Amino acid sequence: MDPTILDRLLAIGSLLRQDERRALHGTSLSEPRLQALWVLHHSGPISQQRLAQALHATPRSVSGLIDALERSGHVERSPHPSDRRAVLVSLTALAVDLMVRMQDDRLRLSESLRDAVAPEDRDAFERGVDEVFWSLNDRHRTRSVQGRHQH
Amino acid sequence: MDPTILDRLLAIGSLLRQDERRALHGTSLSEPRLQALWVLHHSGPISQQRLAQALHATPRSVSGLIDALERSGHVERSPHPSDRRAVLVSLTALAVDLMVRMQDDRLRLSESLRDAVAPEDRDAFERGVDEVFWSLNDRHRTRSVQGRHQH
DNA sequence: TATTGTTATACTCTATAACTATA
DNA sequence: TATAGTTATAGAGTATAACAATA
Repeated sequence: MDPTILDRLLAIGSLLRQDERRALHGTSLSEPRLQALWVLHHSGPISQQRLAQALHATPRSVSGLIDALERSGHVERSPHPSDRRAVLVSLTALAVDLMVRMQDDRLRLSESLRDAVAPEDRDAFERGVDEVFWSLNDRHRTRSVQGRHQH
Repeated sequence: MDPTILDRLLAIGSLLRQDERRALHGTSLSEPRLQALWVLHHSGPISQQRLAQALHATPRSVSGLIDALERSGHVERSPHPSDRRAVLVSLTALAVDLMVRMQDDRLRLSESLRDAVAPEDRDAFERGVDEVFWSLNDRHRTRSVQGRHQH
């Protein structure tokens, strides 16, 4: 049976995740930890609470991730300047270097994906990807709303 | 900053995984367990060894998955007819029903993804998705070969 | 000797609930 | 009262290594 668009998109998603993991070859960081560093790289120092929201994770999970990343020398905890309950998490120089390299790798990967598409198809391809993204986003928004009503 | 093609494709991959999980609303099966059932649905009864290869997992992990799926009534273990070391894993009627529903859901989802793309862009979009898939596949094949050489 | 699947052990991620120290 | 982050506890998935049964 021919693979459907769904099969292809699922396969692409999984290949991309592998690609991202392998790009940072010097590190043995897991995907959740890399994702946490990635968020911090773009947000600047934030509290664990806000990090948990950004990662769609529980505060407990974030505690574990930050514990591990602190031990490996990728993040530092410091007291929040105005709220003594909270903790500010920030990247170390080691992690910043890593994230800069990751950003470069992502840009190169993104360009190579675009190059893989025949020039005459590129615009239609990008529009299609965008439309599929938004249609999926709508599905999930609708579902969340329904879910809330059922409560 | 505008999202790149890479950002979009990664987001789509993650939304699709959520969608697939939620489609089987009657079940509380995790993604690895669903994936194991999905493979068995398409392969027919196979040994744990072959299942491990198909899932790119270790035999130990498969033991755990099959233990859990046996307890929940989704698979059965039976002796292999010609190799007394091996175990044949097969789906129960319950799991077959579930996989048939999953197949229907996937087909519907795939059609709705195609419908989300403007009609004049659909062919170019499908070609683009295919080309991106194969370019990523090539990257990984090349990398595996390099990896083997480095050994 | 090699292979199949197990037990033993350990690490990571996740979640809920109870707790503390602040706000 | 509510919030931030912790400890306590549990479950799922993964991996390596050693082992028994069988090929």
